[in-house]
Amino acid sequence: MTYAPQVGRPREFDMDAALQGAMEIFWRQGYKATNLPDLLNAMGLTRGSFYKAFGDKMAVYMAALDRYEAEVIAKGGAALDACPSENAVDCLALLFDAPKDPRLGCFICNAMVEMAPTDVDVARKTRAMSDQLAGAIARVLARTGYAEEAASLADLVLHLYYGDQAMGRASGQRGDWRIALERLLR
Amino acid sequence: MTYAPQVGRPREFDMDAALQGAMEIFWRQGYKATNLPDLLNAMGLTRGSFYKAFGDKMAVYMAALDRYEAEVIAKGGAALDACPSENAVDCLALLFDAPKDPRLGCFICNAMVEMAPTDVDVARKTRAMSDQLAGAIARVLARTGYAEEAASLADLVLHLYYGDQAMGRASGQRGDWRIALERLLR
DNA sequence: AGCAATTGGAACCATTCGGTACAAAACATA
DNA sequence: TATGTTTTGTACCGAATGGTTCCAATTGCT
Repeated sequence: MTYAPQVGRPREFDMDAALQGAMEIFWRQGYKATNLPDLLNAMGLTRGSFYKAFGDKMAVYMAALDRYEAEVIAKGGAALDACPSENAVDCLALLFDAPKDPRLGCFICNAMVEMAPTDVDVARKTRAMSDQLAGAIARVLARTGYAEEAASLADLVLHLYYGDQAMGRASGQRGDWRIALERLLR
Repeated sequence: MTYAPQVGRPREFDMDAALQGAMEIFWRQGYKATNLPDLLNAMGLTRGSFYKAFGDKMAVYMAALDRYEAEVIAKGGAALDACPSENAVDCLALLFDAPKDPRLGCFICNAMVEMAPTDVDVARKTRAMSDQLAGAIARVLARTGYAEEAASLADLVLHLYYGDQAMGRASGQRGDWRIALERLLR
């Protein structure tokens, strides 16, 4: 592994902020509803830099999904793992009560509905993220008294979560998930 | 009520088939991913007839949602009401095991995710259909031994249903909802 | 200083988009 | 058959789309 010496003009835009902006606007608006001017504005760069650095719109969408996996799913899973409570519902609140606009919904769920049926790469990635999420939920359940049925219960909770996210995106309001979870886990 | 005498050239296309075709392609592809040629082909008519009869693309989308409400939700609700079994899960199978391509998902869920955040008419209509569905589920639960918590349980089942539809649309496979429902209702 | 590499930005591109205009066609009526 | 009315198919429209090309400006390296 050698260091490639930097040569030429260094990039001026903030790659991290650009990807963050791309994730946020794709998350909120979806793929097709986000046109180039929208996307460029959200990323803080112009067409030239955009196509030089990323290639095309779809590549940025995939990068946005990657960022969602790293920033939201992985960190959310880590937060679940680190939850000090021994009550499952209290821990799962970290997932269901994440402090974000309900209108956003869940990027995974949005991508599954809009893109996965016609884009195998999106389908594969949403599948991977779903598995990751289900695994984190299962670990919570496994150490809060549901060891034997942790996996199947986690799958159920994940379905409930996606349903909640879809309805929250439409209504703009958070659902009454806590009662549901308590009923489900008793 | 008088009969309006027919005057002018009679319409040649089949209105019922046209609306059915519109519903099916919007259901499968969503609003933005369905362009005019797609839509016209699915409806079996040409641009002239289309704009004469319907006005614009969005009007047809709303009509497609109306048809979904009448043909799928209302009839599905009636089927739940007519279910002879006294076992809730067996009745709810009519909903979860509807013999349609899992890749379609649920048109309500698709519309909630794609359109409801930016279109108040879609938001209102999906809300109405969700209420209708929840009501039908609640009636099943009310007469199968869950009278006291029928409403809140129905809401939970509806969330589960939407989650299942979203994941089915992405994976193309039907989920393992039966075990989940039995766990939930025991 | 000079070279190489890459940037940012605007001009430009072909295509596709949803929607309109219009004239020919098909009916009921008279 | 003549007339009035509505539907039909097609040609057409301006706007918006995602994407490309070009080049001066800017930087690090030698």
